Amino acid sequence: MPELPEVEIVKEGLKRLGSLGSPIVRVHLLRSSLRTPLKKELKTRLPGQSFLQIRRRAKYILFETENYTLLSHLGMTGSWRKDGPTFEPEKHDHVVIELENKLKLVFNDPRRFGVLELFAKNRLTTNRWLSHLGPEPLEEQFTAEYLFERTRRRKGPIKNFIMDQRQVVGVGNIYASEALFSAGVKPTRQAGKLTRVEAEKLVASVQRILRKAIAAGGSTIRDYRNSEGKLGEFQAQFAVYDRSSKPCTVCGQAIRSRFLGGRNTFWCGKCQR
DNA sequence: CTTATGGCCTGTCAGC
DNA sequence: TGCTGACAGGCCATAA
Repeated sequence: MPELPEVEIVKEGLKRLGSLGSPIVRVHLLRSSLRTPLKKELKTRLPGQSFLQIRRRAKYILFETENYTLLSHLGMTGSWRKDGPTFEPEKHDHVVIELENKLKLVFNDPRRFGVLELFAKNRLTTNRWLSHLGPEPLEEQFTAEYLFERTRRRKGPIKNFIMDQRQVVGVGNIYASEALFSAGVKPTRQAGKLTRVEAEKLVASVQRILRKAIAAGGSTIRDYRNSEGKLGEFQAQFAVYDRSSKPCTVCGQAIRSRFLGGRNTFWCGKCQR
């Protein structure tokens, strides 16, 4: 589910809910593991700390306290919501963080592909989740020059390349198809055969699509909600994703689809070369 | 080095 | 109605 726009929205929502500055009173672990074990240190080390800042890196949410960083990944179906004093666990609630201001932050994740791990601050960037990540697509390091150079001699499809978090972070299956359509580049094209002009278009398209998706509150295909329970609205603007056989919004030709990198991929055979 | 595949899980939906 | 199989937005480890 959540790609960069959705994670960005969730992160901003968590801040608005009033998660910052109030001491953590208690942490409840309602099961022993998600994608990785939910370690007891979450219960023992977090109480007494406060969330000083909540940041996003790639598709990870980083809750920063005085001494630790709590790393959260939503996997495919993870969500954070706010609950209050009358909290009763719902199905697939796995972790509850109680704050002194009575706010309860609840992590729910039906498929349990999510991650919740605690790191000492000075050890944050050396862990297996963050150490190999490429640049943020909406920051200055992600340039046409960067994309052009990194793709040279790459034989795999460009779609797989832009979804590879070591090359650039935050782009998942939906936004890869949408950005490639916007750039006029076929997802199957060999990454190494991208021209400089196409690299420029693709960088601009990735950025434009991600910004528009953030502005629309993200995309909801099935599960995604922001931390206030609201659905995203960018799915109404999809040009190709999940529109197999439907007319291209630009030329009218039927949108095509096939599996690439193990995932369904959508494009227009006429608008994309 | 790059590229492809398997596995983690539950829920939903189409087809019978 | 109930069953079965396919599929769902991610990411790591491992194999080729």
